[in-house]
Amino acid sequence: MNSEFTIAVHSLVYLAYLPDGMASSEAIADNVGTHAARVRKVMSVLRKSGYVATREGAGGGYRLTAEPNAVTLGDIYRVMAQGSLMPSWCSGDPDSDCVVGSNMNEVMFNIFCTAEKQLESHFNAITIRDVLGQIRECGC
Amino acid sequence: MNSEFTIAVHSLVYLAYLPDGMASSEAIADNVGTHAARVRKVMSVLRKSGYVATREGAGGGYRLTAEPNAVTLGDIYRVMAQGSLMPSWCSGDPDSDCVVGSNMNEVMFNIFCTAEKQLESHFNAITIRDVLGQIRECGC
DNA sequence: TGTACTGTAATAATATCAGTTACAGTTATG
DNA sequence: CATAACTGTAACTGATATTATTACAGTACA
Repeated sequence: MNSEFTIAVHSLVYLAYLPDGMASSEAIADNVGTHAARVRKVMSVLRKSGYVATREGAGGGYRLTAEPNAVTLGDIYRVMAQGSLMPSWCSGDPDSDCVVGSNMNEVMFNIFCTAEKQLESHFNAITIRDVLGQIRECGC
Repeated sequence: MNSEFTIAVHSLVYLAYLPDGMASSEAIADNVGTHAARVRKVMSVLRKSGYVATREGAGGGYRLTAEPNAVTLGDIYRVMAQGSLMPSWCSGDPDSDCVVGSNMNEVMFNIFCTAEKQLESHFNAITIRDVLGQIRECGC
């Protein structure tokens, strides 16, 4: 899995943490530990999915529009990283004479698909608010 | 996730499928669709974990020693790909002044750890025999 | 002794990922 | 209106991960 999912979650939690729910890409990037351009790319997806609003120009930036307890990591996973569980490489060859070689591809595909669904439902149970709560717990 | 897990599962299923449970790295590689050297590397791990026996020299190769219905994909996952769910890159910086920036790392780590445990328990429920069964089902 | 294997490391080719730069477009503000 | 502070997006670079390939030492059978 690439880390856009992590960046997205971190950004949303950070916005939820700020009293006014607003920050520029540079402020977010600083908190996340990456570059502003990368944050903007991730936030662009979150905007299209309706979780944040953006304002260009001076004094602009990103604002959380969704309720922190209504957005789950599952929602974020689906828009940022769906399908990342399955390796890009697949074994077997549908044209193989052998039953194993010719069908393994499909069988493994199904196994990874159900595994991914499980993963999603695990993420579905965690909201942005939950994450923020965990942050505050360990930040004694 | 890299595909050594897939190669390992495919190889074991292939051995379980063969009447005598034996094949050379080249025969397996041909069925899997990769190179013999890569198969040997994967099988080396499986041998050290006790799932196959190997015999060097002429007429040698790999033989399945475990019961196909006693080995789960979870077993294979643990030896081949454990920890592959978590992205290598992590956000945040423990030295950050901000509670979010300094603790996100740990919180996300925990989230990925429990997600991985879920994934494992999903794989625990699937045996090599199950996979072979699914292969035979779709191989009408 | 020669042939057919495994074991393992090294190297090369390719793909993916993250960092960086660049610049056009947008908006607040003096 | 001009400037500064932003976003949006693409292009490029460097780093890292992944897969393919080659090579060769070691082992066992015939």
